[in-house]
Amino acid sequence: MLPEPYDLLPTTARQSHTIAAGDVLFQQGARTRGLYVLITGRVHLERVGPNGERLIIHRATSGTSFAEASVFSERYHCDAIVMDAGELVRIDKSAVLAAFANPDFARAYGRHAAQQVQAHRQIMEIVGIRRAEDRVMAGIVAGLLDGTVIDFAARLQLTHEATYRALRALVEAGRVTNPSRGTYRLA
Amino acid sequence: MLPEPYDLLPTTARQSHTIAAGDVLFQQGARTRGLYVLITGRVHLERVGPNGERLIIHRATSGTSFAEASVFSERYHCDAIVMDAGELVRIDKSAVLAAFANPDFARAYGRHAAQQVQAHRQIMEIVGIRRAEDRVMAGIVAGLLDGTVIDFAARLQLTHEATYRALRALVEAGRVTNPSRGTYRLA
DNA sequence: TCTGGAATATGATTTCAATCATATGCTGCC
DNA sequence: GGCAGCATATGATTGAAATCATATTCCAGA
Repeated sequence: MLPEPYDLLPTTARQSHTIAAGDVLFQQGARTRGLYVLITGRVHLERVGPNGERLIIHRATSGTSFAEASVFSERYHCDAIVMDAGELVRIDKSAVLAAFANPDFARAYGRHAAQQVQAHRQIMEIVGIRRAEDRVMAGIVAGLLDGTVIDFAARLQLTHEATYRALRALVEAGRVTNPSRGTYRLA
Repeated sequence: MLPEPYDLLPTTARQSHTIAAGDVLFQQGARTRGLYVLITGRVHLERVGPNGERLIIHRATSGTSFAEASVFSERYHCDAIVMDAGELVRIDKSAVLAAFANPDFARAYGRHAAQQVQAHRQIMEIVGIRRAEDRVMAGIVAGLLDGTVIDFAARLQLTHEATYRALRALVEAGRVTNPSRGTYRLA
């Protein structure tokens, strides 16, 4: 099943593909065909700067969509390169544009987008916290520590070592509990 | 004039207010009335963690909207506190929800939101670059250095001192030019 | 025109997270 | 059952950005 709000689109708008490492899904300047939902695998979006610098714009992960803005533009403005094999669904640009005439889809899209913006803003605030201990604490309060500590560390833009150390310091300060190996909770 | 896509809403949906430092626009748990567009001044969104920790969710700046997701929820999930006096426009929740029945508004909203998400993802990628010099370079390539260096530094989550030093190093490396005090361009 | 504040800029020092290294526990799988 | 791989965990060292300090330039406004 596709993630919201794309589950509301007719199945004719979707096209499943398996992807292999190295595949190029689209290139900067190519006519836009639509957005993508990555089911499994890894995809990088990269842009080449005016002087040839390669700049990673985004790293798409399982279960998330990317190139959403392409729906509203004529040309892709970056390259999409498959890093790890997997599968994805391409969602037709015109189908999405047409679906905005359906208030249910439009609202679902709006809600989804607004929540994503909100989440991004919050993570950016947290990442702006300098001290690793404070950052980790804020991350926990924000509920970002759901999966592994390593994933948590990546979201906080910290090394996992620094994150483990901060967690231990927080446990020692009594602000966090460590009921079992690998699990941490607010004290 | 309001920023997109809210300029498409009927004027009856807007309400201008002057705000003073310390004002509380809404509180966590209060019934949602709508979103806000900050014209001038500064507003912090804060959430109180389960153990009383204050966590800044977002710092709204001039010309930007905030609390967009409140349109899709019953209660505000954070506090909005005015830091610096200014003015803002409150945009009625029901008017926005109703406007999604208008495909023009829905598409404008979608486009705006998708672009914002894209911009956030890119900034997060850039902020994840560890070396100050590389981060600053990426920031320049991404076109983030439009205003002052201090604002640029804040967007990169670097101190302005580190940013100035990185800029100088990039100029000395011939990767960036410094045609005049305070202006930097790709070489 | 003088003044105050902010942006620009850079130097000195400190701090703390990154890095490198290593060990252990857990899990899946052959 | 044993092994490979990964997450967890922590120690030692290094390096680079934060911090603190200071000077200059620029601009707005009294």
